[in-house]
Formats: sequence, structure tokens, C-alpha cells
Amino acid sequence: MEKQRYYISTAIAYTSGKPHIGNTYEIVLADSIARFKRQQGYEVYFQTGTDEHGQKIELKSEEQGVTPKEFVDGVSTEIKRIWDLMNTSYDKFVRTTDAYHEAQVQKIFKKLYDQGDIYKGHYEGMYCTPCESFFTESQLVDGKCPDCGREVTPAKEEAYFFRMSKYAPRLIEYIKEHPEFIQPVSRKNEMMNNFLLPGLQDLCVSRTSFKWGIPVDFDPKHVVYVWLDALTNYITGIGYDCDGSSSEQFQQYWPADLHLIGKDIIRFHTIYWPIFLMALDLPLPKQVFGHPWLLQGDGKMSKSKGNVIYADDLADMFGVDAVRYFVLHEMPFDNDGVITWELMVERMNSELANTLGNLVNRTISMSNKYFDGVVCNKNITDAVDDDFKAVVTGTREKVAAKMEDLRVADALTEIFNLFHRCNKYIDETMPWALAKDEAKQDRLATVLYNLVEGICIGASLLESYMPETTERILGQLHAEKRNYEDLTTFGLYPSGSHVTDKPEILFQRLDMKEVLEKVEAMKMEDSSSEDAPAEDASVIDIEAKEEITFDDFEKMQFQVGEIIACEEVKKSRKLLCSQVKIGSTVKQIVSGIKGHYTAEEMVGKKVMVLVNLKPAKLAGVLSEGMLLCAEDADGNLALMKPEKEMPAGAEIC
RNA sequence: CGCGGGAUGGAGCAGUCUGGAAGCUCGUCGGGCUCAUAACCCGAAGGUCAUAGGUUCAAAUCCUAUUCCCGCAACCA
Repeated sequence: MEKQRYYISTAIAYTSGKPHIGNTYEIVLADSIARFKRQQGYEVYFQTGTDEHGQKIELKSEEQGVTPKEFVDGVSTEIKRIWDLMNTSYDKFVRTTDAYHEAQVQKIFKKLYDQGDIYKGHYEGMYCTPCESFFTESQLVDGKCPDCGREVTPAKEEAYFFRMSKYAPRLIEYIKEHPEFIQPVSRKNEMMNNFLLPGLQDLCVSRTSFKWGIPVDFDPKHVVYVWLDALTNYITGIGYDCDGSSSEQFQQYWPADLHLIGKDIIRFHTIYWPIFLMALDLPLPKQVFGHPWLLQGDGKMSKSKGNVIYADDLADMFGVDAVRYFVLHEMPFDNDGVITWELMVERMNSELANTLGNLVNRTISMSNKYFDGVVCNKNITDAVDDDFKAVVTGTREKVAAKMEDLRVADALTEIFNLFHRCNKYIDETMPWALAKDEAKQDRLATVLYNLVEGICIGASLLESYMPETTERILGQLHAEKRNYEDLTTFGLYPSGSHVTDKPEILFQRLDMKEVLEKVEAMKMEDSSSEDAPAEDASVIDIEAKEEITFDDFEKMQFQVGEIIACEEVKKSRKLLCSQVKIGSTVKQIVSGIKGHYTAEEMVGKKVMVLVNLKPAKLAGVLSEGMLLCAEDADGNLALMKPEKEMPAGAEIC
């Protein structure tokens, strides 16, 4: 009988920079599912890759003075390196700059254009000529440009659009009939209520404002805009051809069983992607799972604080499998998870080192101590064995049930329950007491045999999540990897086998203090290597701006202003609105400093003001100047005040 | 009234869709044990399930209002 096939993909990672631990979570999660399916006997195809086009990359590469291709080559290689470091078993790594992908996207675009699903239209919006920007109605402030406050005019820019509305009813029908399509289910209603039911807008699928993309071959001033380019990787990667000569692999694996993506792009995968597929007359993927995010706990993530956590740093500190365990176990099903160095150490110590590592270690030690490492099943059973065996052999089904619902964290917990049960079994049977009684040697042997067998089954179940650990445990027990079908049968460890005579520590306990010190050291190293000779922590360097002339400087008028009143701007998070007395006039100035200063403490201060700045509206409130502040690397602000008492209105020059 | 998420013992979370005895991990305290990585096993304390109303025989769970947090968006003149 032919094996059942299973196609799983991650989203392709955007190549704008090094992936942090959150990105890494997705690939590890997908990997654990892929491995589990393989263990269950599926013929699995697992695809991942990088999304490499777009304006942001065009800009970034320009900043660094390299071509966009050189830039994405570097980042893509780095991403692939981390995926490999994390021991992920993907079958294919696609890049949207791959020639076959680009060629196929052009063909798809043409085909959809020819059949009338894509049409040439105009990107319409309110245009502010001086700012050269488009805005939607909702972005406007009092009907005026949110940037400069001037009048905007309706304007158009040429663009291609996809006729979403045509397929929307079919999609709504599909989602209703396939309640499992969008996971978690709570997201389904969000999609239906917010986007589908109110009516779908046509999607802009080309741009003329930048060049780094796949050109529209019949209209080369346009490049294909992100989604048609990125989403199609799922079919181009397995050899789809819209002219009908798709590969055998495509025939076998499409439709995909699972697209694993971040919750932020659910909309694109459950609305636009299915509609593209309908237009291409292809079946829809069976399931889309929008996983939550892994957030960093110690304050907001910011590069200046040096608290961005990267997978390779974590792997250096804890080892690959510990990191895999952490991200898989710490991530709830539909709520964001948190990662901190402290939590990581805690998990490492209590679950990996204590529960699992110590269990393996004490079992092997006893086997060596009492039987010179020979593990024999003497079949001297006791009532306490029954529950133990039932837990061990029952775990596989519990794990499978959790995996079926994509509850990977819960599946891991089930496996660790097995290990907890093993520890408890040791306490129940007290091998050290049996050892003292000559008459109970066979019972002792049986107990140790049962333990080794339990550990073998547990370790085999662990393979999808911590493949290296499985190898190490089985290696120390000199045991074969167990087939999935055999994980519900107790007693397959060959009686009479030898275990290793020198058990190695699987996971070393870590001292929280030491780890945090190392992390600090690492941060220091990072920041010093980036900012070159930043010897003094009280010094910060910022990006240098272009040199200006004295004339440029002369254009700016600075004066001392006295804040005579100040209140918070409602509806905004950061804004304070001050009345500032400058000479005999009073200007209203809005500043983004709430959180650094309260409205009350502002009043009475004499501060440095840029007075001839063009007035603008912020959050709908007019601002007629700027209060000058110093800002440190963490974004802390300090108002500039004259060093001696000065009258309001005094010129600063 | 921009969009969304959240509030459950000291900490971190599950449970909420499909009402029916408040659970898990860590920490604390007490006990057991000594094979083991100061590990393991057992037990205990600790919660008005943000607040106020409502529906119900029954509400952490459903409805209404309120407060506070956090993302995104906006914006930081």
C-alpha cells in the first residue's frame, strides 16, 4: 500500500535581517509536526524558505551599499544556517529569487491577467503633492495631509488589481463547509466578520514605486507586489506549472495539508491565497494554522538595550535540543508565549536536567551498580507495575491526540508525564532496598528492566521534538530506536542487553546567576563590537547626518519658551499639549513626551524651542513649534533648559 | 468612540467556543528517601477566577457596563 502523503510548510521568512527567536519558533514547530508525521508513517514533504523582494530590502541594501541580490543572499544564507543549526528537517528551502519561481510567477500573473482576474486600474487615494504620498481617507487628519497638514487632492497611480470580489462567495461557502480550515477556530470568525462578510476589496498586485521585485513581463515598469509573489512559493516550490506541465511531485503533494504561519498573516493565507488558487483552478490547502508569537519578557525588545534574543546565542548557552524544548513547550496554543533567560534556565534545570536527565542517569547508575550494566527481564512482577506499564504504553495515544490538534506543547507535557511516572516508580519499588535482600535480586532486575523499557519508549516519543536527545538516551541504553507501532507494547527492550558503564550528563544544571552574568557579558560584547570603540557606557553614538551650511543653520530660529500650561492630548499615547510663552506671544506645541514628563511638572519650565517650524497637526491637535529634548539609547528624554535664568523669548544662537 | 489581545493563589500559564465540584509548572512550608545532576517521591498552605450588574437550578465560562495592562495602527515637529 502506498504511504499517505503529508505536505507541511512554514511561511517564508522575510530577508530584512537576522531572524530572532520568534521566527525560529515557527520552523521548529513545523519541524516537530513534520517529524511526528514521518514517525507515524506518512511520506512527508516539508517546505520553508525566504521571501526576498520588496521596497524595504531595496532600501536596506542601498544603505549598506550592496545590490539587493547580494543583500538577500547574505540574509538568506544566515536564515538557512539557523534553520540548520536548529536541526530542522525541511525537504526544500525555496527562495523567491530562484529562477524557476520568478519565471512561474510571471506566467501566473499573465494567465490571471488574460483570464480577466487581474485588471489594470489605478491606485486611488488622496495625494499630497509636496509629500509625494498617498493616504487613505481614514489616515487623513481633518481631511488634510497627516504629514504636513496641507490640502490633499484625489489622485491615481497606475497599478494592477486582482478581482477578489468575484471569488468571495465561493470562499465564504468553503470556510463554512470546512470549519477546520482556519486554526485556531477563534481566528475564523475574525476573518469572516472583518473581511469577507463586509465585502472584499480588490487587491493591488503590482507596484511601480520600486524596482526590486519580479517584473511584470508584459508591462515592465510594474513589479509583482508581495502576496502574489510570496504565497505562490507553496506551489512553485513543488513544481507547479500553470501551462499544465506540473511536476509529478506537484500532482502527489498538492493540496498542502498544513500551512503553518504567524497569526499576523492569517488574512493573506485564508483569504487571498485561497482566492488565487481558485483563480488557478487548484484545490485549496486543507488547513492553515496561525500560531501565536513568542515574545521577549524582559522589557520591550530593542537592539539598543541589547535584549534581542537570537536562536544561536540560546543554542550556545543551552544546546539545540533545550532551545527546541523551550520554544515548543512554552508556547501556548493560541496565546502569545514569553521567553526570558530566566525562564529558559528554570525549564532547563527542572524539566530537562532534573526530571529527564537525572532519571536516565540514576537508572543507568543502578544497573551498573547492581548488575554490572546488564539489564534482564526476570519477570518478577508486582501490583505496582501495572499502573506504571499502563502509563508508559498509553502515552503514545495521548501524544498523538494532542498532535492531531496541533497542541504540540501539550504533547510534550504528556511525554514528560511518562518520565515523571518513571521517577515515581523508582520510589515505589525502592531498588536500593531490594538490593540489600539476596532473595529479591530477580525482582530488582525486573524493576530496572521496566525502567529502561519505560525510558526507551519515552525517548522514542521524544524524537519529533528533541531528536538529538533521543539519540543520546538510546545510545546510552544501547537500545534501538523504536518503531511508532511498537510504542504501545511493553517489553521490547532485549533482555540481557548492556547499558553504558559511564553515563554522561544529558543536561547540565545551570546556575541562574552565572547565566545572567554571561548574558550581560554577551550584551556588552555585542554592543561594543557594533559601536566600535565605545569605551564609556555614558557615551552614545548616533548616525551622522549630512553636513549643513551656516545658511541652513541660520534658517532655524530657537528661543527660550516658558511653559505656562500643559495638558495631555486625549486619544494619543505619547502626546502632551503645552502653551508656551515666547516673548509676548503664546504658541501651542504638541510633544511626544508623555511618559517622561507629566503635564503638571511641565508647567513653569523654561525650555529650548524651535519656533519657526511649520505648524502641523498631531492627533488632530495643532502644534506650532518643537520643544527640544536630548534622547539616550533607551529612548529616555530630557528637555533642554538654559543653564542660567533667561527670560521667555530670549534668542538661542 | 481606530483594530486586536489580555486580567485566574507569590511568579508564569491552562481552563472560557460546547456553563455543572478551580487545574498545571515554578516558588514557599512540612514529611519521606538516598540509586542519582543538593536530584527524586508524598503532603500542605495560598485564589471574592479585574470590578459592578444581569441570565440560569448552576457562571472563571453566556450577556451588559466599567477599570487597568499589552500589541498593532497612528504618531514621536
